[in-house]
Amino acid sequence: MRKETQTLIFHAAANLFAERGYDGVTVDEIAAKAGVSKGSIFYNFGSKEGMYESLLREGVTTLGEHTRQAAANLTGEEALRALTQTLLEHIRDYPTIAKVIATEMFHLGRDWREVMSPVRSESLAVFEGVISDATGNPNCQIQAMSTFGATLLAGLEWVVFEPDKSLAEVHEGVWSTIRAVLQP
Amino acid sequence: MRKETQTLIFHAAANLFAERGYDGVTVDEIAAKAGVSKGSIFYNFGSKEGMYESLLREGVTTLGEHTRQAAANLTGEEALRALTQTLLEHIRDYPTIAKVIATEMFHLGRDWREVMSPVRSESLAVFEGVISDATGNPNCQIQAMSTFGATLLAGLEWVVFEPDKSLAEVHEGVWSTIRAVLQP
Amino acid sequence: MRKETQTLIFHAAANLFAERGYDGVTVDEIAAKAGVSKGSIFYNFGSKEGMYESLLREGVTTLGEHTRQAAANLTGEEALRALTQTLLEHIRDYPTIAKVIATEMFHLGRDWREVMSPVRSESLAVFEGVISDATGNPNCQIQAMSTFGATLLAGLEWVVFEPDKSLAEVHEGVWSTIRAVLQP
Amino acid sequence: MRKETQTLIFHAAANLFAERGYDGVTVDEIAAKAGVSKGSIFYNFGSKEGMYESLLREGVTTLGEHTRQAAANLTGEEALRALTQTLLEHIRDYPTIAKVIATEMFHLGRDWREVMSPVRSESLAVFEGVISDATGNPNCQIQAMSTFGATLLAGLEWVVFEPDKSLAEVHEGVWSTIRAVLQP
DNA sequence: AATGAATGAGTATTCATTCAT
DNA sequence: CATGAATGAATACTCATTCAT
Repeated sequence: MRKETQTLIFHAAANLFAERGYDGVTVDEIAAKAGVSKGSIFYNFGSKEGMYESLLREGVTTLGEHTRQAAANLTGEEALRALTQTLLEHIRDYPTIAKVIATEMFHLGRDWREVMSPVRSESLAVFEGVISDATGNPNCQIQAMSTFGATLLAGLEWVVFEPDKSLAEVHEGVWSTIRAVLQP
Repeated sequence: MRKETQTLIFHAAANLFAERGYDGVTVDEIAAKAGVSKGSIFYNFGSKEGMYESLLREGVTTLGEHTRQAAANLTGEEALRALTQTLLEHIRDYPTIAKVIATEMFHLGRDWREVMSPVRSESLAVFEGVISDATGNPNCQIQAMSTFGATLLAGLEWVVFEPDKSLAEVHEGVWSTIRAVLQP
Repeated sequence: MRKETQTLIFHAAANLFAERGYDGVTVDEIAAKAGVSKGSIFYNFGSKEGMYESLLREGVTTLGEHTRQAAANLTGEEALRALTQTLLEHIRDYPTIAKVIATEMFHLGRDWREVMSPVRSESLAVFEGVISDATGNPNCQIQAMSTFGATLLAGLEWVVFEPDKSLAEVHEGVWSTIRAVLQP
Repeated sequence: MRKETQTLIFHAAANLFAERGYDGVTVDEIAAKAGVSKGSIFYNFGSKEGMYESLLREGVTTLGEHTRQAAANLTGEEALRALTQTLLEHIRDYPTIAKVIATEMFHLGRDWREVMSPVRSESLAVFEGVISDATGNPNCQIQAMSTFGATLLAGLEWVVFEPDKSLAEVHEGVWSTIRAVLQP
């Protein structure tokens, strides 16, 4: 029954954290929403931080896999379009995690650095790869981060303030902004 | 002596908040770092939230003024370059506030929406104005946010992880990414 | 397999309790050290207190039997020497239980009075018997407790802080301290 | 007002700890009995353990001072009688601390070793000094501990189970037990 | 006989806020 | 203006105990 309980807790926690952030949520609330006892949360995750970390790690891993798969076997414009589109899809499908990642990206709040660094290194590496490949410029961290930032903030703007826009519309807007990045 | 005390508190608080976020900092710590009594903080700012709000508001206002001034009397590429350059300068000069703003932008944690919305509406409005002016497209919120996001995250990456790069270098990177946004 | 499990638990528990006291040990720890499940402890002993009580009772009973046997058929100096020597041997062989008994003797912590009183009444009775017999003084509880205390603390000092000393040495030290107790 | 509050807490805590031991007492109870808020306890002592440690330290220090003063300028039988009498008086006047010391002496329960070691080294040193002086035997730790143990346990037996006996009576009992320790 | 996931009452601790001085 | 001792509501975490398997 362990697995079911963990899933129950996971979902409840993810939603609450996305709504109100780490410190805005109490363990009691999570327990109540998950329909389990408070003790069960500690039995299964050890601590509130442990649970949040699980959540982050899961989100980060999934994001990494998605983007890596998206760019696989593609190059140039095709690759970058796939990348940004996937990132936007991810933000739409897991807005919870996306917001949390945006918040923790420059490690404010508590110290999840250890968990977050894969996002920067891995996620950015994919962007960097595609860009340096197309431009012949191996030194393009700034461009990679710019591209990532353009997509991330546009995506969040979309899901938070303009959820009625379509993915295509948003992607078009992002793309028209950053398309020049590939030109040498 | 009112003014001096407030300044003392302001600086201490800004640094601590930038490092560890709102909930990661206690009023005792701020008092200790500022070298004033705890009571003094409440005497001067009313509450912890009040103080944070002051901080945010100040940061947001200053940022708005800088960017508005930067773009004044300019159009097209010149205007956008001035905008992004100014934003990067601002991040360099007030990294503290910049980090806090980035964190609160999509209002995780507590709800500073009321204080933050000016950043979005005002700051974005400037970008939107320049872009829609150049492209003739009045519907360019996504582009505005993308441009803003590209500059913001690149700027933070710069001050946090690659502080040795020069402003020119960073701006060049950002610009090469987003320059197409102005083409119709 | 009932008996083996109980023995496993018994040993693990005794060592842990001796090290860290009743409240310093969790049932999980005992289970882990014994290599059995937590449920098994409750299946076999009913409760944590029940287990501790078993432990105490066993220790107290064994000690009582040893000392009673040691003094049987002896009188005067011979009897008292046998008594103190046996007590020291007991402390050496069961330091665990000895420490626990010393701790609970004046019942701090929880209330094991009911379990502990036999130690006082029985153990002391043997000392009292020997002393009153030799001195003709029927009112010698204080002497009995002094003799007991002298031996007990010397024994603990021995096993805890000076384990290299020999039994003979220690006994000689104790005896030279208390030998006058038998003189009328 | 700091001092008064601390005194209030100190007294309440000492009594409760003596009655029910460290783990048997909650901070809420102490606060209630002292008539202060729970927060005040943490403001003044930092933690429950911190408070207990203060208590122990104070008790240990006082005991050390008393015994050292008692034996000052005396030698032989006079010195030892003064020592044991003072120890008994101390147990009578501060039964609380005496019980706690007896319990912690061989460091069961939590780890107050650091606080307790002075009792062993200092208190025992006084006994050792007097005994080795009288007997010419420099190697008399066992005798010192025996003497101390005889007095301590007799004293506790007295205050806990036979409080009607007089100090003189008890001291006579102890002395008749251990007087031989000074004979070479 | 044995297990271990789940429970919930109980507990220490934190911290923004107040207020008498 | 400024202080810091005092507060108490809020919160994370512990752990003996139960029970379905």
